[in-house]
Parts: sequence; structure tokens; C-alpha cells
Amino acid sequence: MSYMRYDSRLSGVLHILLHLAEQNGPMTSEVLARAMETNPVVIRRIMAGLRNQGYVRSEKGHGGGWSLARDLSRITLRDIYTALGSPALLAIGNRTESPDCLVEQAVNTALDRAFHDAEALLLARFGEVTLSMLRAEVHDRLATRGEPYNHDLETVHAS
Amino acid sequence: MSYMRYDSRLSGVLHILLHLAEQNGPMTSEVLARAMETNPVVIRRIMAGLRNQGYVRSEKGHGGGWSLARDLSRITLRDIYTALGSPALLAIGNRTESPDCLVEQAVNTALDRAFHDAEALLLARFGEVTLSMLRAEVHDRLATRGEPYNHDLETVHAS
DNA sequence: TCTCATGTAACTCATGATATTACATGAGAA
DNA sequence: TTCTCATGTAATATCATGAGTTACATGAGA
Repeated sequence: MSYMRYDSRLSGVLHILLHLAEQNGPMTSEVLARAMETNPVVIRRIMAGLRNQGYVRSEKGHGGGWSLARDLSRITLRDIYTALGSPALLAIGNRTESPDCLVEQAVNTALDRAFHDAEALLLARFGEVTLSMLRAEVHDRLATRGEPYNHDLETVHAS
Repeated sequence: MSYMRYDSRLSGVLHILLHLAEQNGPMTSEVLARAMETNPVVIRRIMAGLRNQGYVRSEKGHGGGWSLARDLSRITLRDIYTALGSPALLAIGNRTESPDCLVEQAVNTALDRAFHDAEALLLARFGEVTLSMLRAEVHDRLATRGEPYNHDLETVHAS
């Protein structure tokens, strides 16, 4: 498997949650991992965080797996981002935290302003979008295409 | 040396350029590397890019080193960012580029909008700030403090 | 009690950024 | 000319991190 230069967990988790929403029963880490082309343990690790925040449920044993614990209209992208532990948003930053050098202080101040505003913008955008909006968009696209309804994860993500 | 979780080259280079501006003659990679707590070769690699874009000059031999090749008022943070090869700004991104799955398409579209706007904001901010503005800020801070003038890199960055 | 599924610790592996080594090139001083 | 200083750059090594993997424990249902 090739490695990402950036963190794609948010993208991956949203994908999983939307598939769960179109599903009757729970889905196993095994199945989700195949679809996401990763390892079941990785799925469990990520989903464990969401479960602790009350977004999903997990059940052991026969017929067990992962399912949604809350209505999609009450979950924003920002909620999920936070539930993932608020990973770093920016790939660039200052060389040092609180330098003695005045020159460096000036550089840091200028860059920090820009960094802070960009992060605030991202978070604000994330906060405006609920998962139910994304689901609606999926249904719109399906309707536009006029294709038969198929949300089945195994079929869609067949390798 | 401890490692950064993000790219701090922009921050480092700006710092170097502002110190060069307060300097009479050229400064060697050796001296700059000590101040930036890195290796002279790293300095040369980074500065080589800036030289090719016409922002700095390098001279070999006795009395050689790095010096500015353009007025600070004609260099924006964005210029330097670009000269560094426009490194990635965001630390998060989509799992896949152009997925077949409609659900993933919807997720990507939503996230991409936010990502794009945040990047545009950052670049716009970078474009508004010239290095001469930063130098002015340094001088303001010095004046406010009422301290004696000292831009000497070796002194300020004494370990 | 057997199987399935999650829970989690421990470990391995791949990658990319940075650092280091080594040597070539060119400029000025002696 | 020759010595020293400084950049130019290829090749290599190091290190932090994220992701993947293995192994085994726990608990639920058939």
C-alpha cells in the first residue's frame, strides 16, 4: 500500500459513516477495512474514538459490528474532526515557538496571523456541513444520473 | 536535533533574509546554519532555490557568502513561498483523488471546497505582506522596547 | 462451548524530511 | 602559483511518524 503525504482519516471516516447510514444492520471492521483498503485494526482504532464521543456504536459477537448512534443531521464535519483528536490542519508552521530574536518574533507574528485565520476558516466550514447534507448530495447525484439505487459497500468498492 | 511535525522552511528563510537585510556584507552558510541550528548544506540547498529566482546572490571564496539581490519592498511572503517550490499548505486531504463511489465523491467535494478556500486565504495573506513590512515591525518593536540597536545574528542567536 | 467480532498492546515497515559526508569548483589572498 | 575559504551538489545516513500487522484478551450469540 502506498503512503499518503497527508492525513486522510477525516475523509475516510466520513466515507464510512455515510455508508453505515445506508445500511440496515451493523458492518464489521473486516468489511469496512476491505472497502477502505486498509487493516481491520486500523478501522477499530479510528472508530473507537468516535464511539467514545457517542457517534457510533459497536457490538461484539455474531451479527455484531459498527452502526450509527446518532442522527446524521446532528453530526457536523467539525464534530468528526474533533472526535479524531483535532489533528493538525496545516502542513507548514514556525521554526520556533517563542524566540528571543526580534526578527523571528516578527516573522512568527505575521505567519501566525495567516495560519490562524486559515484554520478558523476551515473549522467554520466544517461546522456548517452536516452529514445529512452530504447524504442528500449523494442522493441528488444518484437521481441526476438516473441509475438504479445501489449503496452496497461491497459492490461499490469491489476491487 | 528534534524533528518538526510540519515544514518550517518558509519561517526559517524569512528569518534569514531579514537578518541579511541588516547586514553589511555577505554571510556564510556556516554562520547562518549555526544561527538556524542546522547544517550549512541545508542552508545552501534552500538558498540555491532563492538565488535561481533572483532574490539572493551567492559568492565564493574569501569574503563570500549570501546577500540580498533585491529590495525587500519588492518581495512578498508569497514570492518566497513560491520560490521554495510551493510546498503543501494543508496537513489533511482526501483519501482518494477521483473515486468511483458516489459517497466518496460527495465527501471529497465538500472537503475540497473548504480546503481550496483555506489555501486561497493563506496565499492571499502571504501576497499582502512584503519583507519590508516585517523589517519595519522589527524596528518598531526595538523602538518600543527602547533597547540599544542590535541586529547582529551571532549575538542574538548565541546558543 | 464454539465461533464471531471487537479491544488493545506491541511490534514492524515505509516514507519523507532533514542532516551528514565527501568531494568538486571557483575566487581571492599570500 | 598555491593555499585557504566558500559555495555546489551528489550520495548516503538518520530519525520521526503514520500506517500496517501480529497476537492475544474479552464478550456476545448460535
